Amino acid sequence: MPKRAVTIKEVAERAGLSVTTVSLVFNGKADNIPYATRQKVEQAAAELNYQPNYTARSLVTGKTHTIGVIIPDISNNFFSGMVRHLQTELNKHGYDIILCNSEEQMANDLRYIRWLAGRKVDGLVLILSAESMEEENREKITSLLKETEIPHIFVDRYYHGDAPRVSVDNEWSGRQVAEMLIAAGHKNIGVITGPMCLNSSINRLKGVTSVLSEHGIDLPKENIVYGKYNMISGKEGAAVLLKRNVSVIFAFNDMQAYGVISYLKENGVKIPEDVSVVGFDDDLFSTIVEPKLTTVKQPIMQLSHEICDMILAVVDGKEHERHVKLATQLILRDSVRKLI
Amino acid sequence: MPKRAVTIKEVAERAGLSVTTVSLVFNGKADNIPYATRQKVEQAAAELNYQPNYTARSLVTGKTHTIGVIIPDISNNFFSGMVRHLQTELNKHGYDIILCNSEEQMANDLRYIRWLAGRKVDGLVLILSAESMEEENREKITSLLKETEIPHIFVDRYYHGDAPRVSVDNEWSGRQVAEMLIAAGHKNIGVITGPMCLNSSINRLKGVTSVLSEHGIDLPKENIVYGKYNMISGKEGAAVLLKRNVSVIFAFNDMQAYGVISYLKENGVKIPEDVSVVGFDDDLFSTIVEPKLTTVKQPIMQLSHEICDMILAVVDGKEHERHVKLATQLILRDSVRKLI
DNA sequence: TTGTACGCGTTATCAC
DNA sequence: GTGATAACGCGTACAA
Repeated sequence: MPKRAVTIKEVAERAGLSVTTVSLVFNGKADNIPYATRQKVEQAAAELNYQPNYTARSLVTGKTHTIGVIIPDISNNFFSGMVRHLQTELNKHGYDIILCNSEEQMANDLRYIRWLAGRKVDGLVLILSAESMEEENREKITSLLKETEIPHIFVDRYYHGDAPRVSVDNEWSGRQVAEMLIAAGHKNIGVITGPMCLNSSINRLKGVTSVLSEHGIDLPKENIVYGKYNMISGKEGAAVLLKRNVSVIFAFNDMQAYGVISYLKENGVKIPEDVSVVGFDDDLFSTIVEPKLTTVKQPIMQLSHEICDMILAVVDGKEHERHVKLATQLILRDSVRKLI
Repeated sequence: MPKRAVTIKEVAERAGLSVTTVSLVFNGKADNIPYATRQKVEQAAAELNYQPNYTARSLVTGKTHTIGVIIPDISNNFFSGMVRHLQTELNKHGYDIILCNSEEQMANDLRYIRWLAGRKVDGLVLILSAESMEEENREKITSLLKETEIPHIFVDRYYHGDAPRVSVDNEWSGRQVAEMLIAAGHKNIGVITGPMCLNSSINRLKGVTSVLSEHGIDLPKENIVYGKYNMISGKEGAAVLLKRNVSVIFAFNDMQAYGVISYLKENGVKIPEDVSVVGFDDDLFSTIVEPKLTTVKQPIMQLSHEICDMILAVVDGKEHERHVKLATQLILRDSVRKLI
């Protein structure tokens, strides 16, 4: 904090008015104040270069106009893209964000929730660690959230229940991919999931299996590799699935898909001639990798927009949809071979 | 803000003590307070689930323990990696960060600096837009900074002068690349720069030209393409340099390099057989792209560490190095051909 | 239309 | 060792 900030009192003195009047002008409640007076205030403020002290203001209004954002890791492209647009949108509404990276650890989630409660943030946007999303840990998180009483919404990852949330329609997305694959003649399909405590993995898988069974196609357990959302997992999954002679590998995120591609190339497997690959996210690099990756595009801007709307509604105690589920877009590129 | 927060007053009543005593205990100034009393306080606080109100505390202490971070765009991997570690480090010291994306626009830089001044952040970490770094705009930024009196440091991009800053040794890095290239027998070298108002571009180029002239090698003006740090620029640069028959293209960041690679492949130019490529940053994808990209690794964790140290020193008014310049690391992979 | 007085939750100063 | 009391800067009834 600068040592000597200009206070509203000084502005008032300079303008030859009371603090009340000046305050009213600054808060847009100057309907009953003559134009001349208002101008005096503006001028005095400009001359002194007055900046209202938000800390003091927050203390009396009880609002900090700050949203806490807890995410696993901002260096993940999906999260950083989201945070970027969210920050810009929230700023338009006069809010700013305090960013916290949990590094996928529940201990950090808990720590940051408490921390942000002390910071008196008006609301919380939560993408908690996979660890926190495990059913056995649910109680720890929800009870803390209830205790702190901070309005909050879940994004992308959520618990079953009524809590407000914004996500993508993962089951539908899984269905889209499966249908495209079947239409292309694929029957022996391999899947690499993310952590199965995340609804993204659960529902993408559900979508895939539904469609397959609707078409009378079997998805043997051995064709499902349970992994994590990273490259290593993609490589490991590819190693397993290659032995299963699958004609296509559906990785549940693009990082995994890159791992798959690397592994296949290293082992002389041609894509898509020998094995096809599908990803999820539509990361920037998916247009650069060879072959260009067929994947599912997450509507990041729209997500950010919905998150912004919802958290503000929750903070203001307004009516709002409790569960927003957004459509994704299947992006057809060059990594899937048509067998028929 | 939760409607009814537990105040220190209630804790004091519960413990049968004065507010002063309770406050002393919470602030670690309880040297002269008997253990029994301290325990009473702790217990009362625990029972009531007391959380100190930072807003109120800030008002009287004049410190918010918050650092404002202004960057062009968090969805850029270099910035997001930096912010991630910076946030984690600062948190260890009891600070949090307010994140602002300027979207590479000076108007936003100015707006956010004012904004954060009102938020009374203790310090500012600045990676300003390229626009703000242009010499003609320098005055606008620096005068505002002086006016607000917020302690601040520049990161990666800076003005000439005394202001505290953390960056990488770009000239030295440029030299490393040029020497490696010459050792590999390259003589007709093409370069794609970033915005020439950024020291990163200026100094990388300076490093390259120095080494070349030391070796009596010419770098014709036509072999230098002035671009931006993105993929499009890489493609455009590649188109130009291809006509110059260069044996290698040194792109000043990895995104450009990806653009170069795309363009070359699209035009049937083999890498590195026909043309070699070098990047800068060591983005994650550089190990996945084909061929694997030879590039210069930015020491992101170390950068974050230095930024953390410096901003805290500046905030506390402590002695510190004014200009920290970190070494980079040349990562040799598969995109450069040895001609000799 | 404008001014007075009080409270927001804390910490800091000075008595006791 | 502990406890009143006064700030910190601002918003807002209430009074004038």
